[in-house]
Amino acid sequence: MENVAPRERILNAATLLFHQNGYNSTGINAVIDYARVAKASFYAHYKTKNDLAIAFLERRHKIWFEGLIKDVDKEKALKNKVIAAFLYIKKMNEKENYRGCAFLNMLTEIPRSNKKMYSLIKNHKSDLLQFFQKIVNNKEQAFMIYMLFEACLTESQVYQ
Amino acid sequence: MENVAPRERILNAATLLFHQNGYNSTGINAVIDYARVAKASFYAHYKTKNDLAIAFLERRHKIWFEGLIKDVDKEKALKNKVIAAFLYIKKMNEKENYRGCAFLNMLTEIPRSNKKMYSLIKNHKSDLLQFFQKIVNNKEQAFMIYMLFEACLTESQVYQ
DNA sequence: AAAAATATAGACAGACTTGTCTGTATGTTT
DNA sequence: AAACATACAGACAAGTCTGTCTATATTTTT
Repeated sequence: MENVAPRERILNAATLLFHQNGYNSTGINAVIDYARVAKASFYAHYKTKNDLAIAFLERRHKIWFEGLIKDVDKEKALKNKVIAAFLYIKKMNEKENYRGCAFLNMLTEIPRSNKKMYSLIKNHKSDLLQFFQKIVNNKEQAFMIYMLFEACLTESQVYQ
Repeated sequence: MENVAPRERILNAATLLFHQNGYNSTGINAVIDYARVAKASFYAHYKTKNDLAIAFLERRHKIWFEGLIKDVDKEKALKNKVIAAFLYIKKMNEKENYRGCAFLNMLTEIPRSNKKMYSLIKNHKSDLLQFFQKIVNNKEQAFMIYMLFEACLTESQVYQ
Protein backbone atom coordinates (compact mmCIF):
# COMPACT_ATOMS: atom_id res chain seq x y z
CA MET A 1 0.00 0.00 0.00
CA GLU A 2 2.72 2.43 0.92
CA ASN A 3 5.50 0.77 -1.00
CA VAL A 4 5.16 3.21 -3.85
CA ALA A 5 7.85 5.51 -5.24
CA PRO A 6 7.63 9.17 -4.16
CA ARG A 7 6.95 10.36 -7.66
CA GLU A 8 3.84 8.23 -7.82
CA ARG A 9 2.78 9.04 -4.27
CA ILE A 10 2.85 12.70 -5.25
CA LEU A 11 0.71 12.12 -8.32
CA ASN A 12 -1.73 10.03 -6.31
CA ALA A 13 -2.04 12.76 -3.71
CA ALA A 14 -2.53 15.42 -6.37
CA THR A 15 -5.17 13.33 -8.11
CA LEU A 16 -7.14 13.00 -4.94
CA LEU A 17 -6.71 16.52 -3.58
CA PHE A 18 -7.04 18.50 -6.84
CA HIS A 19 -10.22 16.70 -7.75
CA GLN A 20 -11.66 16.68 -4.26
CA ASN A 21 -10.86 20.18 -3.03
CA GLY A 22 -10.08 22.05 -6.22
CA TYR A 23 -6.81 23.05 -7.83
CA ASN A 24 -6.32 26.54 -6.42
CA SER A 25 -7.48 25.48 -2.98
CA THR A 26 -4.87 22.73 -2.85
CA GLY A 27 -1.42 24.00 -1.93
CA ILE A 28 1.84 22.21 -2.55
CA ASN A 29 2.21 21.72 1.18
CA ALA A 30 -1.07 19.83 1.31
CA VAL A 31 0.13 17.63 -1.55
CA ILE A 32 3.48 16.77 0.01
CA ASP A 33 1.93 16.21 3.43
CA TYR A 34 -0.58 13.80 1.99
CA ALA A 35 2.06 12.08 -0.12
CA ARG A 36 4.50 11.97 2.83
CA VAL A 37 7.26 13.43 0.73
CA ALA A 38 9.76 16.18 1.43
CA LYS A 39 9.33 19.44 -0.39
CA ALA A 40 12.75 19.16 -2.04
CA SER A 41 11.76 15.71 -3.29
CA PHE A 42 8.62 17.12 -4.79
CA TYR A 43 10.48 19.82 -6.69
CA ALA A 44 13.01 17.23 -7.86
CA HIS A 45 10.19 15.40 -9.64
CA TYR A 46 8.00 18.26 -10.75
CA LYS A 47 9.46 21.61 -11.69
CA THR A 48 6.32 23.58 -10.79
CA LYS A 49 2.79 23.10 -9.54
CA ASN A 50 1.67 23.65 -13.09
CA ASP A 51 3.77 20.71 -14.24
CA LEU A 52 2.13 18.57 -11.60
CA ALA A 53 -1.29 19.66 -12.81
CA ILE A 54 -0.36 18.68 -16.36
CA ALA A 55 0.85 15.26 -15.21
CA PHE A 56 -2.39 14.91 -13.27
CA LEU A 57 -4.53 15.67 -16.31
CA GLU A 58 -2.52 13.38 -18.57
CA ARG A 59 -2.78 10.42 -16.24
CA ARG A 60 -6.41 11.11 -15.46
CA HIS A 61 -7.21 11.16 -19.15
CA LYS A 62 -5.53 7.79 -19.63
CA ILE A 63 -7.00 6.04 -16.60
CA TRP A 64 -10.47 7.51 -16.94
CA PHE A 65 -10.74 6.43 -20.58
CA GLU A 66 -9.38 2.97 -19.89
CA GLY A 67 -12.08 2.51 -17.27
CA LEU A 68 -14.79 3.77 -19.60
CA ILE A 69 -13.68 1.54 -22.46
CA LYS A 70 -13.44 -1.48 -20.19
CA ASP A 71 -17.00 -1.05 -18.94
CA VAL A 72 -18.45 -0.31 -22.37
CA ASP A 73 -16.66 -3.18 -24.11
CA LYS A 74 -18.27 -5.64 -21.76
CA GLU A 75 -21.56 -5.05 -23.53
CA LYS A 76 -22.42 -6.28 -26.99
CA ALA A 77 -25.62 -4.46 -27.89
CA LEU A 78 -25.32 -0.79 -28.83
CA LYS A 79 -28.00 0.24 -26.38
CA ASN A 80 -26.27 -1.54 -23.52
CA LYS A 81 -22.97 0.07 -24.44
CA VAL A 82 -24.53 3.51 -24.06
CA ILE A 83 -26.11 2.53 -20.76
CA ALA A 84 -22.76 1.20 -19.56
CA ALA A 85 -21.17 4.56 -20.32
CA PHE A 86 -23.70 6.36 -18.15
CA LEU A 87 -23.32 3.81 -15.39
CA TYR A 88 -19.61 4.50 -15.53
CA ILE A 89 -20.25 8.15 -14.60
CA LYS A 90 -22.47 7.01 -11.79
CA LYS A 91 -19.82 4.64 -10.48
CA MET A 92 -17.05 7.20 -10.70
CA ASN A 93 -19.10 9.91 -9.05
CA GLU A 94 -19.99 7.65 -6.18
CA LYS A 95 -16.35 6.78 -5.76
CA GLU A 96 -15.20 10.39 -6.05
CA ASN A 97 -17.74 12.25 -3.97
CA TYR A 98 -19.73 13.82 -6.79
CA ARG A 99 -17.09 16.25 -7.88
CA GLY A 100 -18.09 16.01 -11.54
CA CYS A 101 -15.52 16.30 -14.30
CA ALA A 102 -11.92 16.91 -13.28
CA PHE A 103 -11.19 18.54 -16.63
CA LEU A 104 -14.10 20.96 -16.56
CA ASN A 105 -13.29 21.83 -12.97
CA MET A 106 -9.69 22.57 -13.90
CA LEU A 107 -10.87 24.66 -16.82
CA THR A 108 -12.69 27.10 -14.58
CA GLU A 109 -9.69 27.48 -12.29
CA ILE A 110 -6.95 28.26 -14.79
CA PRO A 111 -6.43 31.40 -16.85
CA ARG A 112 -7.11 31.30 -20.56
CA SER A 113 -3.46 31.91 -21.22
CA ASN A 114 -2.56 28.42 -19.99
CA LYS A 115 -2.40 26.93 -23.46
CA LYS A 116 -0.94 23.56 -22.48
CA MET A 117 -3.62 22.75 -19.94
CA TYR A 118 -6.37 24.13 -22.09
CA SER A 119 -5.45 21.87 -24.97
CA LEU A 120 -5.32 18.82 -22.69
CA ILE A 121 -8.84 19.61 -21.51
CA LYS A 122 -10.15 20.24 -25.00
CA ASN A 123 -8.55 17.07 -26.35
CA HIS A 124 -10.07 15.06 -23.55
CA LYS A 125 -13.51 16.25 -24.56
CA SER A 126 -12.89 15.76 -28.27
CA ASP A 127 -11.78 12.20 -27.56
CA LEU A 128 -14.96 11.59 -25.61
CA LEU A 129 -17.11 12.84 -28.46
CA GLN A 130 -15.15 10.67 -30.89
CA PHE A 131 -15.59 7.74 -28.59
CA PHE A 132 -19.35 8.05 -28.83
CA GLN A 133 -19.18 8.58 -32.57
CA LYS A 134 -17.32 5.31 -32.86
CA ILE A 135 -19.76 3.22 -30.89
CA VAL A 136 -22.95 4.87 -32.09
CA ASN A 137 -21.75 5.54 -35.63
CA ASN A 138 -24.35 8.21 -36.31
CA LYS A 139 -22.90 11.68 -35.90
CA GLU A 140 -25.99 13.48 -34.72
CA GLN A 141 -27.01 10.80 -32.31
CA ALA A 142 -23.48 10.55 -30.95
CA PHE A 143 -23.44 14.27 -30.36
CA MET A 144 -26.73 14.08 -28.50
CA ILE A 145 -25.43 11.33 -26.26
CA TYR A 146 -22.23 13.26 -25.68
CA MET A 147 -24.16 16.34 -24.59
CA LEU A 148 -26.37 14.36 -22.23
CA PHE A 149 -23.30 12.63 -20.88
CA GLU A 150 -21.66 15.97 -20.16
CA ALA A 151 -24.82 17.26 -18.52
CA CYS A 152 -24.98 14.19 -16.27
CA LEU A 153 -21.41 14.82 -15.20
CA THR A 154 -22.02 18.42 -14.18
CA GLU A 155 -25.47 17.90 -12.73
CA SER A 156 -24.20 15.17 -10.44
CA GLN A 157 -22.04 17.87 -8.92
CA VAL A 158 -25.05 20.10 -8.32
CA TYR A 159 -27.49 17.52 -7.01
CA GLN A 160 -24.90 15.09 -5.61
CA MET B 1 -21.06 55.81 -16.37
CA GLU B 2 -19.00 56.35 -13.27
CA ASN B 3 -21.67 58.12 -11.28
CA VAL B 4 -22.51 54.96 -9.39
CA ALA B 5 -22.43 54.44 -5.65
CA PRO B 6 -19.39 52.56 -4.29
CA ARG B 7 -21.47 49.63 -3.13
CA GLU B 8 -22.67 49.04 -6.65
CA ARG B 9 -19.28 49.67 -8.21
CA ILE B 10 -17.92 46.92 -5.98
CA LEU B 11 -20.63 44.48 -7.03
CA ASN B 12 -20.11 45.35 -10.67
CA ALA B 13 -16.40 44.75 -10.36
CA ALA B 14 -16.94 41.44 -8.58
CA THR B 15 -19.43 40.33 -11.19
CA LEU B 16 -16.96 40.95 -13.95
CA LEU B 17 -13.83 39.68 -12.24
CA PHE B 18 -15.26 36.61 -10.51
CA HIS B 19 -16.88 35.40 -13.68
CA GLN B 20 -13.99 36.30 -15.94
CA ASN B 21 -10.99 35.19 -13.91
CA GLY B 22 -12.51 32.88 -11.32
CA TYR B 23 -13.39 33.37 -7.69
CA ASN B 24 -10.21 32.19 -5.99
CA SER B 25 -8.00 33.91 -8.52
CA THR B 26 -9.67 37.24 -7.85
CA GLY B 27 -8.35 38.95 -4.74
CA ILE B 28 -10.08 41.68 -2.79
CA ASN B 29 -7.40 44.08 -3.93
CA ALA B 30 -8.23 43.40 -7.56
CA VAL B 31 -11.89 44.07 -6.83
CA ILE B 32 -11.32 47.37 -5.05
CA ASP B 33 -8.81 48.52 -7.65
CA TYR B 34 -11.25 47.82 -10.44
CA ALA B 35 -14.12 49.42 -8.53
CA ARG B 36 -11.93 52.39 -7.56
CA VAL B 37 -12.94 52.09 -3.96
CA ALA B 38 -10.91 52.22 -0.77
CA LYS B 39 -10.41 49.02 1.13
CA ALA B 40 -12.12 50.38 4.22
CA SER B 41 -15.10 51.31 2.07
CA PHE B 42 -15.29 47.82 0.76
CA TYR B 43 -15.35 46.26 4.20
CA ALA B 44 -17.96 48.77 5.27
CA HIS B 45 -20.30 47.37 2.63
CA TYR B 46 -19.37 43.69 2.68
CA LYS B 47 -18.24 41.98 5.84
CA THR B 48 -16.16 39.35 4.03
CA LYS B 49 -15.24 38.18 0.58
CA ASN B 50 -17.72 35.37 1.08
CA ASP B 51 -20.51 37.91 1.65
CA LEU B 52 -19.55 39.61 -1.58
CA ALA B 53 -19.70 36.28 -3.40
CA ILE B 54 -23.18 35.68 -2.03
CA ALA B 55 -24.34 39.11 -3.14
CA PHE B 56 -22.82 38.38 -6.53
CA LEU B 57 -24.68 35.09 -6.90
CA GLU B 58 -27.97 36.59 -5.73
CA ARG B 59 -27.83 39.46 -8.17
CA ARG B 60 -26.59 37.26 -10.98
CA HIS B 61 -29.50 34.90 -10.43
CA LYS B 62 -31.96 37.77 -10.62
CA ILE B 63 -30.51 39.52 -13.65
CA TRP B 64 -29.72 36.35 -15.59
CA PHE B 65 -33.25 35.05 -15.19
CA GLU B 66 -34.83 38.37 -16.06
CA GLY B 67 -32.86 38.37 -19.31
CA LEU B 68 -33.83 34.79 -20.09
CA ILE B 69 -37.51 35.42 -19.41
CA LYS B 70 -37.50 38.57 -21.45
CA ASP B 71 -36.04 36.83 -24.51
CA VAL B 72 -38.28 33.78 -24.19
CA ASP B 73 -41.47 35.77 -23.64
CA LYS B 74 -40.96 37.55 -26.93
CA GLU B 75 -41.86 34.31 -28.71
CA LYS B 76 -45.35 32.85 -28.91
CA ALA B 77 -44.80 29.34 -30.27
CA LEU B 78 -43.41 26.76 -27.88
CA LYS B 79 -40.67 25.74 -30.29
CA ASN B 80 -39.53 29.32 -30.71
CA LYS B 81 -39.47 29.82 -26.96
CA VAL B 82 -37.05 26.94 -26.61
CA ILE B 83 -34.90 28.26 -29.41
CA ALA B 84 -34.91 31.69 -27.79
CA ALA B 85 -33.60 30.15 -24.58
CA PHE B 86 -30.66 28.61 -26.40
CA LEU B 87 -29.97 31.82 -28.25
CA TYR B 88 -29.88 33.53 -24.88
CA ILE B 89 -26.93 31.33 -23.85
CA LYS B 90 -25.23 32.14 -27.12
CA LYS B 91 -25.73 35.86 -26.59
CA MET B 92 -24.52 35.79 -23.01
CA ASN B 93 -21.47 33.71 -23.81
CA GLU B 94 -20.47 36.03 -26.58
CA LYS B 95 -20.83 38.95 -24.23
CA GLU B 96 -18.98 37.24 -21.40
CA ASN B 97 -16.07 35.61 -23.15
CA TYR B 98 -17.30 32.03 -23.07
CA ARG B 99 -16.88 31.52 -19.38
CA GLY B 100 -19.92 29.26 -19.13
CA CYS B 101 -22.11 29.20 -16.06
CA ALA B 102 -21.12 31.46 -13.18
CA PHE B 103 -22.89 29.17 -10.72
CA LEU B 104 -21.25 25.96 -11.84
CA ASN B 105 -17.90 27.70 -11.88
CA MET B 106 -18.39 28.91 -8.34
CA LEU B 107 -19.43 25.43 -7.30
CA THR B 108 -16.09 23.95 -8.25
CA GLU B 109 -14.19 26.64 -6.37
CA ILE B 110 -15.88 26.53 -2.98
CA PRO B 111 -15.72 23.82 -0.32
CA ARG B 112 -18.72 21.60 0.26
CA SER B 113 -19.09 23.06 3.71
CA ASN B 114 -20.21 26.41 2.27
CA LYS B 115 -23.90 25.70 2.74
CA LYS B 116 -25.17 29.16 1.91
CA MET B 117 -23.47 29.37 -1.46
CA TYR B 118 -24.22 25.78 -2.28
CA SER B 119 -27.93 26.31 -1.76
CA LEU B 120 -27.91 29.44 -3.93
CA ILE B 121 -26.31 27.43 -6.72
CA LYS B 122 -28.65 24.50 -6.36
CA ASN B 123 -31.71 26.76 -6.24
CA HIS B 124 -30.56 28.53 -9.36
CA LYS B 125 -30.48 25.23 -11.20
CA SER B 126 -33.79 24.06 -9.76
CA ASP B 127 -35.38 27.29 -10.90
CA LEU B 128 -34.01 26.75 -14.37
CA LEU B 129 -35.45 23.26 -14.56
CA GLN B 130 -38.79 24.56 -13.29
CA PHE B 131 -38.65 27.31 -15.87
CA PHE B 132 -38.47 24.75 -18.66
CA GLN B 133 -41.17 22.64 -17.04
CA LYS B 134 -43.45 25.65 -17.10
CA ILE B 135 -42.97 26.51 -20.75
CA VAL B 136 -42.79 22.96 -22.08
CA ASN B 137 -45.29 21.47 -19.66
CA ASN B 138 -44.12 17.90 -20.16
CA LYS B 139 -41.81 16.80 -17.39
CA GLU B 140 -39.61 14.43 -19.34
CA GLN B 141 -39.23 16.72 -22.30
CA ALA B 142 -38.48 19.66 -20.03
CA PHE B 143 -35.79 17.65 -18.29
CA MET B 144 -34.23 16.75 -21.61
CA ILE B 145 -34.13 20.38 -22.69
CA TYR B 146 -32.70 21.36 -19.34
CA MET B 147 -29.89 18.84 -19.67
CA LEU B 148 -29.05 19.94 -23.19
CA PHE B 149 -29.16 23.54 -22.04
CA GLU B 150 -26.68 22.78 -19.27
CA ALA B 151 -24.42 20.93 -21.67
CA CYS B 152 -24.43 23.88 -24.06
CA LEU B 153 -23.40 26.16 -21.23
CA THR B 154 -20.41 24.07 -20.24
CA GLU B 155 -19.36 23.06 -23.72
CA SER B 156 -19.22 26.67 -24.81
CA GLN B 157 -16.51 27.04 -22.20
CA VAL B 158 -14.53 24.15 -23.67
CA TYR B 159 -14.87 24.98 -27.36
CA GLN B 160 -15.34 28.74 -26.92
C1' DA C 1 33.41 -0.60 0.73
C1' DA C 2 33.27 3.75 -1.88
C1' DA C 3 30.66 6.73 -4.76
C1' DA C 4 26.52 8.53 -6.56
C1' DA C 5 21.80 9.12 -6.57
C1' DT C 6 17.79 9.90 -4.16
C1' DA C 7 15.46 10.67 -0.11
C1' DT C 8 14.56 13.29 4.25
C1' DA C 9 13.15 17.62 7.47
C1' DG C 10 12.42 22.03 7.60
C1' DA C 11 14.16 27.00 7.46
C1' DC C 12 13.70 30.70 4.43
C1' DA C 13 12.58 34.40 0.74
C1' DG C 14 9.34 36.96 -1.50
C1' DA C 15 5.06 37.54 -3.06
C1' DC C 16 0.60 36.97 -2.38
C1' DT C 17 -3.97 36.64 0.62
C1' DT C 18 -7.94 38.61 3.73
C1' DG C 19 -9.17 41.70 6.95
C1' DT C 20 -8.17 45.71 10.49
C1' DC C 21 -6.95 50.08 11.54
C1' DT C 22 -5.55 55.08 11.45
C1' DG C 23 -6.14 59.42 9.87
C1' DT C 24 -8.05 62.54 6.52
C1' DA C 25 -11.36 64.39 3.28
C1' DT C 26 -15.84 65.06 1.29
C1' DG C 27 -20.70 65.51 1.38
C1' DT C 28 -25.28 65.52 3.58
C1' DT C 29 -28.48 66.53 7.21
C1' DT C 30 -30.00 69.11 10.93
C1' DA D 1 -22.27 76.38 11.00
C1' DA D 2 -22.08 71.95 13.53
C1' DA D 3 -22.60 67.11 13.42
C1' DC D 4 -22.74 62.91 11.22
C1' DA D 5 -22.19 59.57 7.62
C1' DT D 6 -19.56 58.06 4.16
C1' DA D 7 -15.72 58.21 1.36
C1' DC D 8 -10.68 58.14 0.71
C1' DA D 9 -5.43 56.33 0.80
C1' DG D 10 -2.66 53.23 2.47
C1' DA D 11 0.04 51.01 6.42
C1' DC D 12 -0.20 46.93 8.86
C1' DA D 13 -1.04 42.10 10.97
C1' DA D 14 -1.26 37.42 10.36
C1' DG D 15 -1.43 34.06 7.52
C1' DT D 16 -1.19 31.82 3.03
C1' DC D 17 1.17 30.63 -1.23
C1' DT D 18 5.16 28.77 -4.43
C1' DG D 19 9.66 27.73 -4.89
C1' DT D 20 14.80 27.54 -3.14
C1' DC D 21 18.09 26.08 -0.20
C1' DT D 22 20.95 23.70 3.39
C1' DA D 23 22.23 19.84 5.71
C1' DT D 24 21.52 15.12 6.81
C1' DA D 25 20.09 10.38 5.95
C1' DT D 26 19.09 6.38 3.23
C1' DT D 27 19.39 3.64 -1.05
C1' DT D 28 21.31 2.09 -5.08
C1' DT D 29 25.01 1.36 -8.19
C1' DT D 30 29.66 0.53 -9.24
